[in-house]
Amino acid sequence: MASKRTTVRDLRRHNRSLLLSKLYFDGPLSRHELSRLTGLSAATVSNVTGELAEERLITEAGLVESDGGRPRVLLRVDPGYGHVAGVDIGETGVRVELFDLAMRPLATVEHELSPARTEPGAVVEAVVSGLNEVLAGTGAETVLGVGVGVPGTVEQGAQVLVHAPTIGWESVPLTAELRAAGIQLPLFVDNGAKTQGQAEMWFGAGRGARHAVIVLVGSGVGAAVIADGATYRGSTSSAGEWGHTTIVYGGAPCRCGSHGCLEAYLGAEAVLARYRRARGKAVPGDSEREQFAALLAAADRSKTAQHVLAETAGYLGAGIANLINLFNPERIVVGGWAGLALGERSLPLIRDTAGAHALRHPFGQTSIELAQLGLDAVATGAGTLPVAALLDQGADPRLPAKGGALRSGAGAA
Amino acid sequence: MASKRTTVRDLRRHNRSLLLSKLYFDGPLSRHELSRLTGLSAATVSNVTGELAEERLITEAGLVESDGGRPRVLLRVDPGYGHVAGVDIGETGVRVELFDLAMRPLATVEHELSPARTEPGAVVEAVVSGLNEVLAGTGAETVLGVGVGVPGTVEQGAQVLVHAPTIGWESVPLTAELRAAGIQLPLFVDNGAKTQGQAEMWFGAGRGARHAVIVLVGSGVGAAVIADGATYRGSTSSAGEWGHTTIVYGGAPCRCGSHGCLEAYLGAEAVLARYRRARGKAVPGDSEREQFAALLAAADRSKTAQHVLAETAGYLGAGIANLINLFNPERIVVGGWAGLALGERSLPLIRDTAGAHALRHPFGQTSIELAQLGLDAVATGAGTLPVAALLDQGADPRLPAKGGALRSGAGAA
DNA sequence: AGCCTTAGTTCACTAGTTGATACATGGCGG
DNA sequence: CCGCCATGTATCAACTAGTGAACTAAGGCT
Repeated sequence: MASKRTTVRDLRRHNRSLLLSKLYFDGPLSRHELSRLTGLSAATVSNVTGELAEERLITEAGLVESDGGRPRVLLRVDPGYGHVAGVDIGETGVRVELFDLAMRPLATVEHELSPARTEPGAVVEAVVSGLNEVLAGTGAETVLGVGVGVPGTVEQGAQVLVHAPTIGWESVPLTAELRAAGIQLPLFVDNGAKTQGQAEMWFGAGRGARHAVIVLVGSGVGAAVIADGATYRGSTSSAGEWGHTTIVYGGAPCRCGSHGCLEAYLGAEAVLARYRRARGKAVPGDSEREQFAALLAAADRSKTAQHVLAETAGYLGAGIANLINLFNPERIVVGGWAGLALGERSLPLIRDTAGAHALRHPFGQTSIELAQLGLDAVATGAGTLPVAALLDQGADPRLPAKGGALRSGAGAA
Repeated sequence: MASKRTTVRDLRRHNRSLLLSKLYFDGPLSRHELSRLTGLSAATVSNVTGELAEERLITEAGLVESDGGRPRVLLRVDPGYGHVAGVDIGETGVRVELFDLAMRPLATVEHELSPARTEPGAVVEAVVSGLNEVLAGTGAETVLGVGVGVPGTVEQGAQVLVHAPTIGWESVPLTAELRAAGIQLPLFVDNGAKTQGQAEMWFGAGRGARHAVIVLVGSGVGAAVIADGATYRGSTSSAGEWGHTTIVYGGAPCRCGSHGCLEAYLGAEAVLARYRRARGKAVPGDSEREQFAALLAAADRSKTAQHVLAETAGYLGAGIANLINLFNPERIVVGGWAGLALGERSLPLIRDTAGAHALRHPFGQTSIELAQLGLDAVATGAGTLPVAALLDQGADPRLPAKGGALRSGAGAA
């Protein structure tokens, strides 16, 4: 079932996108190498790269001598072509970062949100002032777009609607509200787990994989599924809600209202509750993270802590096995603050449990790795959204996409 | 991350495919309507349909008067252009069917396999003789290709390898063996659940959906995931192994070697075992299917049977909820002989349990329906594989695919 | 200096889509 | 019954884009 007509123009766009993406991820490369890697003729490569260079999207990046012949001119995407902003709307604060095209961070601002102040108005205000602060040095003209990661599901449609129960949002038209607050840059809104997943795919443990699942364990439990190189979204962009799949039928109640969800066993809160019960007294530490750290520290000597962690690794392994059986990925990346902490300690155990629960064949095709990026990756991933639009279109997302837009991923609005 | 270079030829192929698919699924249509529906210009539609008509792929199918103007000429794919064969390799027998292009069955042959005779050699022999019988009337020249559905996972690569533990197959190079046995037609091998799912998508309860999951409950439990109109395969085509996802951590042992798999609760065998235990005595009936029918019949009067069925609907609902949370489909189709029987009786209950376990938002976007095709749909679905190749390429799969093949789905070999 | 090797560019050619225009076909009013 | 009009389909020149082959560029080697 083919989907859309194609014209000669789409052809050019596709090949521009192809060359630009190759240069972005594998650059710098010479025209000759580009020709070999993409299968395009040398003539076309010359032609298209010429066009891209004229638009200042790519620049020359030195020469490499070739054995005895004319040296190759290396080309690369110009990191200074423009900037992108990434916004991480979290449960406790808003983080705004400015990056160059190569996703090197240039400026960062964080705004705390008091627990009572997570309503859309307050958040939008925090985002806008954060953006203004971050852009103070450079000015908005150079910015290709703003990516926003939110802690909930995002319905991409004519209106971008955000549903985020943890901060009390229900069908919030975030793009519209940001526009109303004066943001005129192209906006890309996506789920935070998905943006973090994309960051890990581009720059972290997911590099090079076409099929992967990035698993995020923190207070909540989520996942980002990458299918054939692109974030899997399903029909209304709420795919990948791994945390609320049932792993113990008829089991423990979950904050989502159901029972036996993976999150009710694997989320930091649930793990600490089990530890508390097993221990018979409170766990030291004020915040969830401190308590979790205490649990990990205790594991060196306490059988109880060891048992709780092993149990948790078991649930994680079984949950991962489900992902392997259903999605048949090449790679599973374990991240999130609790997931990383757990993984650093018990990755072999997690691998074993996953192997015990998954089918032999798909399990054999999958490697299970730890995430490589820090916990700020949500903002980085959000920043990649405008870059992805640039690479997909093969052109600046600020320009009107001439011809039938073939955009995939989070749509600009 | 774009994937492949594009040339003008690809363009033509894509548009041919687009028009051919539209005509196949929504035809008969006039050129004018085609132009409107696909966005292609009238000129191109004329040009391409002319080419297709010359190749006898499409024919005229009557006129429709238009209010006051020249009547439209309706076009459609010619069902008589050629035939396709579908092969269902099951655990107990091999079924071979011949279809015309519109997938109307023309001939059917079944070969029983005695339980001891499921080794590749015997099966290949049964397939070859079945094909010969089915083709006796028409001859092989008209056949575009043979689709084969197998009860296991299919690794699509340079070699097509089949892993099917239930019939004792381990890395069987089925395509190569069929070739060695003298089959020279294009071959398409895929997992039986996936072919059945494709049949349901094309002609059954899945029609019109772009994101759906076809759930199959019989002795085993499987699923076919359709993402954006195409069967989701993952990195090595073994995605969708829903039956062996864990639904009760640490639960009942499963024949796959793991514990707590959905199949160990929802498979016919498991359901009957629960019924037997609850009842305290053997269930009447020789075969699994007869016993299952007895269970359903008993449910009108027996509390025990009712309870067992309700429990089963609960597991099914929770399993479906997991699919909804992970894949966010528009539609779930419940099929398989046990699934259909169960669904006919308890669909509302299944819907309710799914709703209780799934997140509200994705659940609200999903409808849960019963499969519409009979149990022979595996062969029908297998037969759609060559047709899909025809539609995807926009040309006869027997012809060498000129230019870089852009084939998706099960590759021909 | 001349030749070889490798990189990149130019150009004529081909494929393909499009808008404009021409042609075809039937209904309908006079 | 004839011409007009509306609608559907075909044709054609214009334009875009990718390709192979010939050509130019740039360096090393003898």
